[in-house]
Amino acid sequence: MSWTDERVELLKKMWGEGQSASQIAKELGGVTRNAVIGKVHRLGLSNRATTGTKTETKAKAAPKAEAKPKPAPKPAEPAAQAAPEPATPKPLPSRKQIIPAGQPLPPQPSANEISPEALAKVSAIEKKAKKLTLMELTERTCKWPVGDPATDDFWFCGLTVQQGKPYCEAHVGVAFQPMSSRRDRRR
DNA sequence: CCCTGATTCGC
DNA sequence: GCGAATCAGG
Repeated sequence: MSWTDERVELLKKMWGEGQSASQIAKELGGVTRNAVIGKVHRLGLSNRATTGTKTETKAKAAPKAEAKPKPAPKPAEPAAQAAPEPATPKPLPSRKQIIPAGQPLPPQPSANEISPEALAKVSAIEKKAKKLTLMELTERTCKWPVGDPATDDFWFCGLTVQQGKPYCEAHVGVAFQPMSSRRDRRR
């Protein structure tokens, strides 16, 4: 695969949207995340936020060759006309603690009309849950919340998810009900 | 362990 | 220009 115009555009778009290199690579197909990152750099759109509070973390990297002439001072950034973009809106998903502390959790299946078996399954696996924190969740970790967010008795399942799903097999079972008894719009 | 981006360097 | 290998960090 080569970097066609379209592919580059998609890359730019996704990168701009804050997608990770691996996600972009998956979307494009035929390339690895390394390829994507490499391209991103070559395109010159590496840093998405120069509001560097921490931009010095990477300053050293030459374990192999040290005889680096490094004749590229590059004092002034000629990025005058190459930046029509006002700025890179970086809306950080700051989720403080906007938790009602009540019990209005999302679809927290109130153990009701869900498949009894599925529930049993959940109870069973919850014992083996990795109990991850919000930040530790990835595309491959079950994002099923357990416990009360208002207390520290709250965690996410964290088991390996089922391909493509946000939850592990057990939780997928109770999360994605076919669509049956879900008509309680009584209020 | 999983993941992230950054950098280097042979091709 | 490309991207695997590697690095550094979460």
